[in-house]
Amino acid sequence: MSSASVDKHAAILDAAYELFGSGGFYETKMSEVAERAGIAKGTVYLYFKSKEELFMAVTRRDCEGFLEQLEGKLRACSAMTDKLSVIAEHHLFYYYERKQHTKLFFRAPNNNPELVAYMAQFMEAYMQAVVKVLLEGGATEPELMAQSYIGILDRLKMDILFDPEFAEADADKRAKFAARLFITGALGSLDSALGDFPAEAES
Amino acid sequence: MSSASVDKHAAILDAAYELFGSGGFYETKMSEVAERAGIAKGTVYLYFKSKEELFMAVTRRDCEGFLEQLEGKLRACSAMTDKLSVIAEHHLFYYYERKQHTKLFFRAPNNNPELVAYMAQFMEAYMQAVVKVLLEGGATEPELMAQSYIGILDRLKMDILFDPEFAEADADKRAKFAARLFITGALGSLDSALGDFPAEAES
Amino acid sequence: MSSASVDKHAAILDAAYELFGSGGFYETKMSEVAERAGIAKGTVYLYFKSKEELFMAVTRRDCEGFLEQLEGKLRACSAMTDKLSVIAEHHLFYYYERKQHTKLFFRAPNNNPELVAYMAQFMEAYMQAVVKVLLEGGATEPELMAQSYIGILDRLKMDILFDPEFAEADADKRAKFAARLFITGALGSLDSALGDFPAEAES
Amino acid sequence: MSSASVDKHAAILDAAYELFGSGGFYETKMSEVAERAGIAKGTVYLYFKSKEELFMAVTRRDCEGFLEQLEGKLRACSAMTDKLSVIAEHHLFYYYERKQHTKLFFRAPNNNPELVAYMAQFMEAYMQAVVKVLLEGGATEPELMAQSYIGILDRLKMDILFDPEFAEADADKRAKFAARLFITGALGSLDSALGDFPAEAES
DNA sequence: CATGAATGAGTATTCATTCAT
DNA sequence: CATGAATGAATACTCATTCAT
Repeated sequence: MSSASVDKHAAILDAAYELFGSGGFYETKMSEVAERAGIAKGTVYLYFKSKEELFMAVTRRDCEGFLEQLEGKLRACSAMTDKLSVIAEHHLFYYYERKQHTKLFFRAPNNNPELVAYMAQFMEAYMQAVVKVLLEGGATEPELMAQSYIGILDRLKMDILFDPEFAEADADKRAKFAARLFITGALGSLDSALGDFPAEAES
Repeated sequence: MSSASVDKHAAILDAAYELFGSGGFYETKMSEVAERAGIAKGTVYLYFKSKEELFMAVTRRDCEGFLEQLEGKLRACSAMTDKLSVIAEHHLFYYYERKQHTKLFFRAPNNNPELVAYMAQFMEAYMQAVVKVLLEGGATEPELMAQSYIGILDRLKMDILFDPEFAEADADKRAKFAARLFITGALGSLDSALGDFPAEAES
Repeated sequence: MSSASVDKHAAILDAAYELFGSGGFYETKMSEVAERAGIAKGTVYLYFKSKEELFMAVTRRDCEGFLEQLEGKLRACSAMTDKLSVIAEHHLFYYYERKQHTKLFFRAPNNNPELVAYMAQFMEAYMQAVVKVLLEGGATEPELMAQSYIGILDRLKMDILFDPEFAEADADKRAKFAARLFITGALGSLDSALGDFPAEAES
Repeated sequence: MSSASVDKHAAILDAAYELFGSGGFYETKMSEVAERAGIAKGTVYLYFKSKEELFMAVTRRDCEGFLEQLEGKLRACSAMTDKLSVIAEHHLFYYYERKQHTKLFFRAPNNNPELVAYMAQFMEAYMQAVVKVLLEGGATEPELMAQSYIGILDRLKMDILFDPEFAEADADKRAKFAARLFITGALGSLDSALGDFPAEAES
């Protein structure tokens, strides 16, 4: 692939990321992607076979970037609590930086098995990264624990995406909150009424 | 509204719920909705101004049902721990019963401010319902706590939606897991390495 | 099918006949067909599933008309020689009246198995009509004879299609010529040099 | 034109003959022609100005070959009856050998006046070749006679093109049949009912 | 001469919505 | 109220042709 080709390939991905991200799959036109990338309509098809394939490529690049950055940050610290904090910060800041592009995940093409499969694989990889951290602490049910942690982070990110007032400091605060809640549970913040929580089962 | 009208109104909503739920917004045709509802295409427009409005109505009915049922179940118990369990069970079983209709939430129409606003309002109402429970326990940061709990439940429901093997017993197990994790935190399941977690780190 | 529907169905076929006939399949646009039929583009698709299906319908209507008219004319006479003349006149005049629409046969869509099959069936039916006439005269090899006769007529029609000067009288003359040549052979018009033609085989 | 150029020119014509012949004009892509000729897409345009011109060149080469071979074979015999047999055999075997390439004639580009003119000129030349033979026998109406003969041959070749079972022996049989029918007419194979055919009816 | 990356005109088809009956 | 025939805007994708290298 020549240097010019790389440039164009990347330019198309960038343009598509912007448009798919802010408008969703169905409301983004290939002609707009071409225009924003500064090339002709037909040229897009030299690099991506179809609109769906382009969407897949955009999604894949974004997800891979998410995981790669996460792995890098995790390697930089050793204590499990630090790692959990790193995960929270990464999750929230990643979306904080992309708050304009929420549609990439919410407005995907329907009924595309390849995309569904890829997203499932991405979620699995993300979960396993968290599982790996939890196993260092000898967690039981690490997969459910990992999913729960990701769930907390994913919900706490929502205001980031939709609240225009949201600031970086808020993201940071939420990251810390998430990590602490996950570790210590709500017990710490709740009064003694909880003291009698049946630890084994709520039957 | 006459009784026949009520019937038709409901028939359309039922048909649309099935189709939007299993095919998503963009891949569902108004003509299909009419056909499944057993009426003529034009008649749909006597009851709903547009496809988007119909989607809104379907979503609203579903969300309202979710909240109403939840309120009912919460009124039936008094201890906060019971209520948290009830929330978890409700969340997971509600989706368990609707596992065929995942597209209703994942494949919504793009760029519809009204829908976005409604979903935000629904989330707020759901969150407040949880907040109300948490406040009985005197929680600090009850909103973030509520969101986190919902986040856990929402993530744990994912496998329910996408794993065809998922059984009712699994849903039950996950509900119990979620409630306990939320209350006691991961600490209980992790070894002493966590003992030195800086509980006040976010200060 | 309501009367209005019949009208529209026929109007589309008429418009398509004109355009496919003069421009061929590939160079005729569905929007042109709609415009000439005085309806909206989408309406064409209420009556014909696709451009290819419309082309098929036009072709079928034309071929069926050809055969039906021929059968009618053949029933009106009894002597075999009369029938052969009738065939010749029908073939040449049919194309004479349609000289503006040659493309219907020459510019058909490529690789459409259904169309190929239909044309083969039409040719078979036409041939059998001629065979039936020839069998009254006790012909041997009636199928090859019929094909040959049709071949003569088809070639003699070519100038009709392409020579703008061609007049009705010329068509009539050619019809008579064809019938006589077919019956008596070239021998009558050629001098004695042919006398020694080896009637059984040219080996 | 250098030797390499000649090679390439011929390679393109060969490739185009294969593809136009089996797929027709509209469904053959210039990129496929280039690929099959083993050269780059742009190079085709160094030798042929456009797709239509290439199609013309392919057609012309094929038609010229047809006529040249025919002239050669005709020079090799002297009796008129022999020559008529030679024409029949040539026509049928020429297509027999090219049965894979039927689309070259049936799927020509629409509305190309140059091609229409060339085909008319080819037909004229072919007809004149037959006329020349017939004139040796002192035929009246030699042009109509020639066209008729060609018409018989052209129709009898149809099964050759479309019937996969067709064998060389069948082609030979048809050639003999055509020559004899043309010379002696159907009269020989029909019973006395034809005896009263009004030979001068067209006067 | 040869290349092949880039171009952009061109078109069949769908489907939400309307409105005459 | 109900119908469904008619509408027409909207868009992905192809491929002949060009031209900088």
